[in-house]
Amino acid sequence: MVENLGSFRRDRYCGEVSLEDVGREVRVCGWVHRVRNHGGVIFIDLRDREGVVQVVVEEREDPEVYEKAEKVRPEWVLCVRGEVRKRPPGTENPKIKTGYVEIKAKEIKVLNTSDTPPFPVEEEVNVSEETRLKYRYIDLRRESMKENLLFRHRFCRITRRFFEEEGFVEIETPFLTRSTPEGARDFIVPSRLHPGKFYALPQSPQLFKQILMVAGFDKYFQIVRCFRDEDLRADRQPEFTQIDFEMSFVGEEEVMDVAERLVAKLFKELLGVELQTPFERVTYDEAVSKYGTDKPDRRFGLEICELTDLFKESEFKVFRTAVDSGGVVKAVNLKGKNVSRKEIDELTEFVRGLGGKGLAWIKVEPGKLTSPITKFLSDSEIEGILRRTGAEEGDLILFSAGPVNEVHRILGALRNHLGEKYNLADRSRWDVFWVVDFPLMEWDEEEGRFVSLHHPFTAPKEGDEEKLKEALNVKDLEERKRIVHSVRARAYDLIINGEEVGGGSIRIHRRDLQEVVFKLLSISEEEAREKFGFLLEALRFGAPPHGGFAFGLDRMVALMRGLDSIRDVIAFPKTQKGICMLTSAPGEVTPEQLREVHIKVAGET
RNA sequence: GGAGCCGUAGUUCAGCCUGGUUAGAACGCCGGCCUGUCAAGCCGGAGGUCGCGGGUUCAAAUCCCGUCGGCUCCGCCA
Repeated sequence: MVENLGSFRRDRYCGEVSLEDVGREVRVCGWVHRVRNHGGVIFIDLRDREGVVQVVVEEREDPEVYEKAEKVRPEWVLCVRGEVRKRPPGTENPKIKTGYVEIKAKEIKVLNTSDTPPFPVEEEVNVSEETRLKYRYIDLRRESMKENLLFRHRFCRITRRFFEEEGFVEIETPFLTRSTPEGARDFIVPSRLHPGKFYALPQSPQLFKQILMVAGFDKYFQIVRCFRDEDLRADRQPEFTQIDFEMSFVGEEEVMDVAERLVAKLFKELLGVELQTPFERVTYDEAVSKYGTDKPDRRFGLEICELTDLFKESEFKVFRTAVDSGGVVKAVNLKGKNVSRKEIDELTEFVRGLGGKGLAWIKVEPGKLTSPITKFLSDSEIEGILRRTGAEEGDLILFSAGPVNEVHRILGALRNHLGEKYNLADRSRWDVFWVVDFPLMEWDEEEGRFVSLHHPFTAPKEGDEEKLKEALNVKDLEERKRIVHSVRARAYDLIINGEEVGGGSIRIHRRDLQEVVFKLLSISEEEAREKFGFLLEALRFGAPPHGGFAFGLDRMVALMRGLDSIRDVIAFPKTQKGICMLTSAPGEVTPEQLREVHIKVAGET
């Protein structure tokens, strides 16, 4: 039954057959999408990468072909030779590109049969992601998945062309490199030739691209895989792709300009959307104080209100304690939703889930306030709250009190939750903007040291360099924190619709400054030499001023395709536990393989 | 490390709360009929480790405990 391809060669894609081909003989190859057997006439929808075309076989005209067509089942692989003809009037299908024509088959070859697929190759059926990932090759035959990957391909093509035209050089960097402290957990690879030593897969090509700048390549870019061994999310995979670039002899403006023009070009060419450049800029402080996060979704309001000063003398213990211990009281006003008590309880649960103790609230009802807390508040406090939050009938004011970072985290998350729950965002709008003026470092309570907000190679603002050196000489920790926290970074993040799609910075190119930063981050001289020695060394040999940027390609593509999960724009993604459902990776290796790389697996502990 | 939702036919789900006939439906699949459909239609049929393990019970898809897997989120992710 199955035949060889032989000398048969297709001359076009199924999806390309058009009215222009009417009267011509064509040869196509593809998968059986659907069969409609009417007894005497059989319609086979044949599908390939470019689309679907209807093949017709009539029993009384081509009995031998008909006999073959009768046996055909979905997902069989066929090649078909036949004449293109216009469909009879009234039988056109305007829903598909090839709906005005059909191929009258003169020859059909079955190139391969197929088991019944575990799920049909169509859009409407919702199949569990588990099954889709196990049979990814079938899932990828579906129109939307196919389009996702083709879109991604066009995205990459435009990007490469853009950088080419801008004079950037594409240079590959190693995947087998060394583990560095700071940042995410590394994936490590044992070395056979060096017992007990390990390579690490790069979290990003950061250091290599800086070294390329020292080497004088001036403008570098790469579409490159990065690896981070952290827990997965809808927008996080252990291996993901960045559009990475770096430039010499530039400041923030030039780097941001390149990034903006690339984004604008991608939106224009792929979506037909004209983004206004330059993109708006929001400072880190403004983003965090208004929205509770450094990647706000500004497509809806629901801004955070500062109320701390109202409760300096308050009788209400929860707020007063927060203020007295240096914390803040803030609120959001969910306007006009007449939220029910049940929904408020749900919101309280949501906040508890974030680690909040509870949720104080005031509901503004006709002529009265309903609230579990108003009885503890003075009239002037209540009046202050209502005025600050602009409260009106139907509104619900939701409070958070405590350490400033906690309050922002909770209200920021609550704000996004409400935005989604009440569908507040204007979905027709692309909100593209920069967040700038990040602090260079912040104090990490758990680790008891300063950590970089961006990464340790980010340069401080030009006027702030002296402050860092000064901070090193200050013994008093609180004073040191005050100084260090006042230092701004030459870093910038690009946010689209509340998602961080990229970030970058101007780097430190002087060894003395880099050493100061390492010191402040409590990276010992020894460790710095061992882990980053090659970079410090490179900075001694004529490192030019430089800076760059990296886009999260998967996130960008998902965002532009309107998808919630980056798994849908990755051909072979991993599950939340980091498993590849297709290959069952990670898998076991033989004792021999382990011996070769000098690894002994520890027993259960 | 933690929280929530989910797991029953090839697929999507109902049944579970309130234990008790032979575990149902739709789609798909198989067979038959049918000459213009396009999610073809009509008739008939097959198809189940109720994720896995243990417990309670005369009796477990159903109740309890554990475990595995998928998804979402917190922590984590320079």
